[in-house]
Amino acid sequence: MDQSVLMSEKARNDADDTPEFGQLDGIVGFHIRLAHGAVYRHFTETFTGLDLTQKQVSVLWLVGENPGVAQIELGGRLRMDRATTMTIINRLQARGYLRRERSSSDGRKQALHLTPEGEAALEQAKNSIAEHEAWLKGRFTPQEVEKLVEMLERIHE
Amino acid sequence: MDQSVLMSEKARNDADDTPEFGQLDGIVGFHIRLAHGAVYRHFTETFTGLDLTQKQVSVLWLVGENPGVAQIELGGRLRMDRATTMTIINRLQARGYLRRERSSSDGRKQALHLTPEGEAALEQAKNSIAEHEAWLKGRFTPQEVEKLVEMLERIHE
DNA sequence: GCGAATTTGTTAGTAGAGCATACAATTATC
DNA sequence: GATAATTGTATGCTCTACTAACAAATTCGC
Repeated sequence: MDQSVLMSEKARNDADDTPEFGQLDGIVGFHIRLAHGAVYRHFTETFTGLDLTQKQVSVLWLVGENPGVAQIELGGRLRMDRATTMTIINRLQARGYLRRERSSSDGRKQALHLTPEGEAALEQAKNSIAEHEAWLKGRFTPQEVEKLVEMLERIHE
Repeated sequence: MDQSVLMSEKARNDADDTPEFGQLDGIVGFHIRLAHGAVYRHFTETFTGLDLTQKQVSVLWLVGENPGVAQIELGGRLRMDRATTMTIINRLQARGYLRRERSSSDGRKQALHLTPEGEAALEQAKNSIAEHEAWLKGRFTPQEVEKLVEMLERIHE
């Protein structure tokens, strides 16, 4: 049924078949977006049981490693503005994974802490992350992973 | 009970200073997400005049290089499902940048074409993209750019 | 050839993430 | 002490992505 063997590549590409990237293929930002999409997709597939997004896990992770951290500091690290940080914190608090405390040293700040449930969820999340990272790192040698991370850091400062 | 007696330097670092990435720093997916965010942010800043998103520009670009392409094929290339592709196409069509035509070879498909306005917008977008890419590539040597793109392609296949 | 399955487009609804704006409370600055 | 800046909060909007269901066209199985 597939008569493509009888047609030249050019003819197939011209009209009705799958499009080529063409010049778009040389755009670095384009590849970053596609790679991010692929990672995001695999992440959500890996996290079917635990219902957490990348952002939520990052927040739990950072709160776990920095108990008492303020929202503004979290947002600064994860490059989120205050409003975005709020919605994520609200969601995690509503699910009982973390709690707010007024900072004793600065009354404007909220000190964030994990609840026991939050710690358990983070622990479980780290296992899924390990699996997810293995999938991702499997394409590269250790040297390449190091180089990739270093270059990505140059982008996000 | 924790009292102020225990408020040592370490305690102060835990509570009041900027958080560290800690173990999160070794997660490749985390850096991809941050890099993507940085690129996305600079993109929107570069595109203040022309009101187009990355996705919309990618679609215009691919339609421009593949006139008559179907929505399903576009979505396949950009890793979008049919519903997501629809909303983007709808938006671009509403702004008069592209038009739908029934495919003659397959009545189920819509053949997509740029309007003259769409071609003009794409031309303008490519100029902004060039500026945006210069900002991005400025951090790397040509060899590094090549390696980065090659590694990102390994992620998104 | 004909009925059934598949593909493509469409619509509607849901959700996460991001951004802008405005406001209140607290702290810092002059 | 008055004013400015910081932090959290609330509201509303946009874009992207996903699911589910449906219709029309095509392809497949018999």
